Amino acid sequence: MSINITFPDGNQKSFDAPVTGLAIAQAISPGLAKKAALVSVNGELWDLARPIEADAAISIITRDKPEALETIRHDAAHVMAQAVQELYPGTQITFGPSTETGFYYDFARAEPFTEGDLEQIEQRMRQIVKRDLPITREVWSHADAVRHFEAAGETFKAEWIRDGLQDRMLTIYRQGDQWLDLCLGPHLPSTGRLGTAFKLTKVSGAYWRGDASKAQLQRIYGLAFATEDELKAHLKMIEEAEKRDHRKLGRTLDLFHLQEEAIGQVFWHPKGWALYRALEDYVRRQLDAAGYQEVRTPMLVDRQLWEDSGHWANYRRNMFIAEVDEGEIAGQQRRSVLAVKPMNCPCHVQIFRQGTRSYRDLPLRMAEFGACHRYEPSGALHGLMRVRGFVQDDAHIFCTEAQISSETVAFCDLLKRMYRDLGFDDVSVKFSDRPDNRAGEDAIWDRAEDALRKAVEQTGLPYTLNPGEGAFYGPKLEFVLRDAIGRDWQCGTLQVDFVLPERLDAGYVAEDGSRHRPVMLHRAILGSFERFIGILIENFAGAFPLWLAPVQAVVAPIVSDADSYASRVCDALRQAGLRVEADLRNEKINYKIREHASQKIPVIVVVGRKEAEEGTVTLRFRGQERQQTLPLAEAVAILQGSGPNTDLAA
RNA sequence: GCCGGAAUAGCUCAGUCGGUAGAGCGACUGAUUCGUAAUCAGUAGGUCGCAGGUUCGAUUCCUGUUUCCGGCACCA
Repeated sequence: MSINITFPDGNQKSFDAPVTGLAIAQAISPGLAKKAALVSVNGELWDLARPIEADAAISIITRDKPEALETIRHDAAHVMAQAVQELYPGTQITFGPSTETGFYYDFARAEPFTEGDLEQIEQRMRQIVKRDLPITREVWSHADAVRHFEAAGETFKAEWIRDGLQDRMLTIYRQGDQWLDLCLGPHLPSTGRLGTAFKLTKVSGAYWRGDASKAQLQRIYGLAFATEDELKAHLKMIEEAEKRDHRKLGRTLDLFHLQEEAIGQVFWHPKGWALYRALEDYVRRQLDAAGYQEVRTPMLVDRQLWEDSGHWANYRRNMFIAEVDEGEIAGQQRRSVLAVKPMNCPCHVQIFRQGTRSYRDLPLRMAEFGACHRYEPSGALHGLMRVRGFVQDDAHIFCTEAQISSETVAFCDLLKRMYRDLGFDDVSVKFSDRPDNRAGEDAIWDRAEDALRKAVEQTGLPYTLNPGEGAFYGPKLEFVLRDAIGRDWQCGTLQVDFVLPERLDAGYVAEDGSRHRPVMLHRAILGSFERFIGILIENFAGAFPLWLAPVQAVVAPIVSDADSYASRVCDALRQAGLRVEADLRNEKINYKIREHASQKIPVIVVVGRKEAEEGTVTLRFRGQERQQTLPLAEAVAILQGSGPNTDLAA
């Protein structure tokens, strides 16, 4: 019997059935067969050796294609699993998927793997690649699979098949004669095809099926690419990311520190705080211009309010509690229980509730640089990125349901503009709609989701749907920015809330005199100042644009004869509103330049005898060989004129 | 919170097979006045994270603990 195979270019060819992808590739050219990794059969990725029994549209996927990369990585996981089981008998296999840059495999073994073991495992992997073991697909019955893995002592695998896969036929991939794993595939034809562009990177703990109440497994991570060059490029990127680490730069640029007595909270040094203030001033100006009203609410609030808001029931384990003995009142010991606020929203509702609100007051945009504290799990803490005490650029928009859409559009525009000013052009949105467990009627959800979707579409930001990931109280948008080295950070958010106004009894009087609940939009653009500054540090590698730089200019005299002139220049710049220092140390100009350049100061103002006599300064901009000598007044004007919208900063 | 690793001078790190430690940079002092990425010389600086244990003796070995690092889980 013969079947028709259709190629991507529309050509057809008939083959004797069954035929394999490999045979077809071979028929086209031996070169193609050599480069082939997979075959796409009617849009599905298949192993090259899997028999094609009926007419099909196929294309040969070579190893340089993105679809092949995932398979290369998945193969690497299997090769590693085999290497581990050869080296450490008794180790059980569980799961081992590909990741964005490579792969991992989770093992069950009593003894911990050490970093040193990784080298050995990697050696063995290379050996298995060299053995070029054929990788073959088999179809087993459910019962056979359970029997096999139980007999092999693979309890995790057996449990998964028994409980997770019900009564199905299963695919098994065999690597060589002995080693096999349950897997959907597809895989490369043999271990030799994996290539050599992989590297084991780290070992860590991981939970069985991602569940903290289940067994802890050991996860070994690796990188894998199609070519050595890609692997090298990736290793270089990692190195670059390490150089930019905000914890490291925070120390070398003297921005902040953290210490044991206040874990998860930041000690901002003068330079870090200057950066913080520059950012805060900028955000405040933007919010003022966008029609927000800034408020300030208490840090310590009685338990009662948190019970009313629902936080006590749902968020208690993340809240810091302060208890105070109020002494005897009417013969009774009185104790107050206060919570340090983890969020600002309940307090903002309290301000909203003062007096009677009219529909004319809406939308009411209430902003606060709210200092919040959350008891984050110790293992989650990470420099500025995840802290226990932080300040949000928080605001709540009280509005009518009809205003959700226009407020969302206005918010997205504001956010886009601010991200651009801060150096981020690549922004995307994750749209999370109704979860299974939710409050509020479906009709309201329909309208709210609709309003958000239309608003996002109107702003032109690319968005992806996160089905069912919304909060129980309403749908939300999450804004993700991409930094200079391609990493994504979720920062901004906008969440519709139907529930809190109800719980805390916020209301307004409508045109017809009836009382209504406002809708609340929780929104933030930076998220938290701490984390956002961490992102800024890494994005700019500490080389901040002039308007954000903690020290914008350093005045460096060449000889001590110019010291007094340098001081005058420094004063003039400071009076002009610049953050400037004078370096009058008894050092050579080379030394000063080197030091301030490595401190990433945007402008070094060099003054020697010549400048002192002429009343000029020589400006040396960071990263530029070019320098210019000009009258002091002109230099002041140039430096003063730089803000978020000028590119002098670059 | 869980698994693994680490903790030595302000910073980066070396070292002690158990006899209380060393470098570079930085700091300080002196000399040098030198025009665009490191001038020279000298000096000071450490309860070797904390608490126990073993030992004649612990920074080193053991136990506990804290914090940090890498993941996992968490991020209503």
